[in-house]
Amino acid sequence: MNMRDLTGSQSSAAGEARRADADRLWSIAAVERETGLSKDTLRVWERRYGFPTPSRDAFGERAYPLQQVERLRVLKRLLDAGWRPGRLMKMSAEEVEALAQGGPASTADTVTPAAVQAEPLEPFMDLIRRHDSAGLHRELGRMLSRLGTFRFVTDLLAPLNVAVGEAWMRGRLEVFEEHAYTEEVQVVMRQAISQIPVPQTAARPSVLLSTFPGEPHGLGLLMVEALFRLEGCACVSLGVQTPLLDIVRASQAHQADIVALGFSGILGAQQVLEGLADLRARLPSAVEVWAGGSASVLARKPVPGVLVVQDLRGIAAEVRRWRDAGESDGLA
Amino acid sequence: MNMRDLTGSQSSAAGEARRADADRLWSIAAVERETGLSKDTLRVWERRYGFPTPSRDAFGERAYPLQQVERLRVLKRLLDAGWRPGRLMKMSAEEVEALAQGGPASTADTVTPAAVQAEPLEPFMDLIRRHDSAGLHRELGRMLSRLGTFRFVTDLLAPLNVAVGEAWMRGRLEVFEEHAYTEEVQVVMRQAISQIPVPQTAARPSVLLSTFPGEPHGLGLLMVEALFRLEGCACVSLGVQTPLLDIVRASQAHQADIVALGFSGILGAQQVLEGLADLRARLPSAVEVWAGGSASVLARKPVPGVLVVQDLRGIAAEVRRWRDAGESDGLA
DNA sequence: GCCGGCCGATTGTCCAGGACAAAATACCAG
DNA sequence: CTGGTATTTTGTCCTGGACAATCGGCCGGC
Repeated sequence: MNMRDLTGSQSSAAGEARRADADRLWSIAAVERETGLSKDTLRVWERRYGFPTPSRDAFGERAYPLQQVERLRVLKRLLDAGWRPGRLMKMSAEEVEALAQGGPASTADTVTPAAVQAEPLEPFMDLIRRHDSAGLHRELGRMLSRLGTFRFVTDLLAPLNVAVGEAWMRGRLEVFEEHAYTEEVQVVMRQAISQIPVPQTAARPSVLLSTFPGEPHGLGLLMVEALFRLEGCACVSLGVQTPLLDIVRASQAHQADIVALGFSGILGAQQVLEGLADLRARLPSAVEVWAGGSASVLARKPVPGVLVVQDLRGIAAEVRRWRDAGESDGLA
Repeated sequence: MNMRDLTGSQSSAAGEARRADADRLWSIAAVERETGLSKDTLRVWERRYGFPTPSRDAFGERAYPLQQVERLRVLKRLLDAGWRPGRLMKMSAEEVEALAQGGPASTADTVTPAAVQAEPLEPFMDLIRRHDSAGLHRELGRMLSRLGTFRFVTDLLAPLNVAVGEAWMRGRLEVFEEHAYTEEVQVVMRQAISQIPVPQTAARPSVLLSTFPGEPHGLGLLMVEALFRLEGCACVSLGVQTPLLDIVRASQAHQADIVALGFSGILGAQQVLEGLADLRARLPSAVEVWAGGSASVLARKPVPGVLVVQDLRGIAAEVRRWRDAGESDGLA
């Protein structure tokens, strides 16, 4: 690339253009979008901990410098990794930086899942880190062919998703790297699903898939859809973030036997439990509600009338259970 | 379906269970998620217009009955269709209902796009309304084969998306129906993209695709990706809702020549313009920023240094322009 | 007659500072 | 150690005020 004059068609001096780059200030709404921290949280942190310390614009509104936005991004990540703000705010910038670089996951439960490392993950993590989208696509496609859809999902993608999530929490992966990874996996998963022969008309059970508002993670949904289809179920996915009332209506419109929800751990515990209870109450009891994903609340607090599917491998058995129960009996 | 006892394992009387269904109250956060109206807006409406009128729970916090949540959903839709709250709030419930059912799009510009109705859309709208996902999938696949990817995107999907959006605004389509439609189109589009032969290594220009935070509509992105690939460009998509700073980093990591953003009209005018200007300032000027989609701001207010691609058909020409310019020259 | 700029009304977002529920942690008895 | 209770931490919700951004209508010039 040649070095063109950085000056845009607006500003006259190159110096100005460079200033505009770094010195541009962020509104509180922009910081909320960029960091995922709510406006309320940003304001209360300022009051309580003395950070962040935005300047004010001509109208008295908060104006955050880039440096603080980036620090807030780091803090948000550490928060998601199990740290608490009070502790982090007392630390020096260096200590936080050290944590951000590679510290352990605080008090978080770093569960090493079973002894069986199903498939080696490092080659894939490498491709992600090297931004080799094409290579990642190729290798995922190869593994799909080699393992078959079922084992591809259960033995490769499931642990790989965990590894990617953990790498992000440890600062080993950028947000955009995780986005690119998700996109590539999605492509391969859709291909895998399209290769599964469609069942006869009116196959049962018919499954409706989605996530709650605020839950943007749709990979799990695709993986589950594949497994359902492998069992010969009829699937309709609404994609991600469907309002509760619309999930109810969709389940009527599509005459769903099962409504399957995915949870990644982004949503708060109360939000998950209340949402599931609410959905449960609004659906006829003949329609089953299944919930799965990496959200730890699901394991801790069972919701009456909602089936929690901890292990992807358990789906086949549960579908069999549903069919044995005579196609219409609710959960015990 | 047999009529099982509605009683869950929690409540003891059937009557209670039925009450729990309809009488369950919604917190302000839940209403925000369900309707898309911000907490601030909900509170200020209550203050100004006397609607909604939530009761209070034991802690003095707002508790919205289902009926008001549903009315708020209708109001939000009418708002998106171009109505203003002050006018709507003065109307009786019946008048609003009449509008919601099938009124015209207020003062909104119902642009009948050109005279050429590229492909008949009604068959597809029918399939959507009848919740025939399988049929929709089949017919879309058929049209893809018949028209080829380019015409499928430009002549069918583009107008169909507009029609679906308009049908939603007029209350002819539910949110979940639009979700199901989007999902089905996505499947077909991914299939279409996977059929385009991948160019040689290091094809130029290399294009990075995404949307801003708050912009969840990803169909346009897929359509644009297909057109870029047809032109032999190297594409990397980050999916939807990537933070600004991550778009910048991704463009470095992937050595993007062009960053392409999609806008559906959900984001506010200022958010779009400021975001584009910001991104522009943070990217080296050798990297071009392209913006497209149905957001009307793009047409009204040009952002210096950002190429607005109004028509999908214009992409090919712009790629040619880029190549002719010697692979590295910025926008004039 | 139609387009473009100005002005007043409308409307969403921002602010302050207080309160408190929910979650996490510390403490303590068995 | 284990399980339950007290205490701290932390995010969300509250009120009521202010004002920037946007919209609609008005007017004047081409």
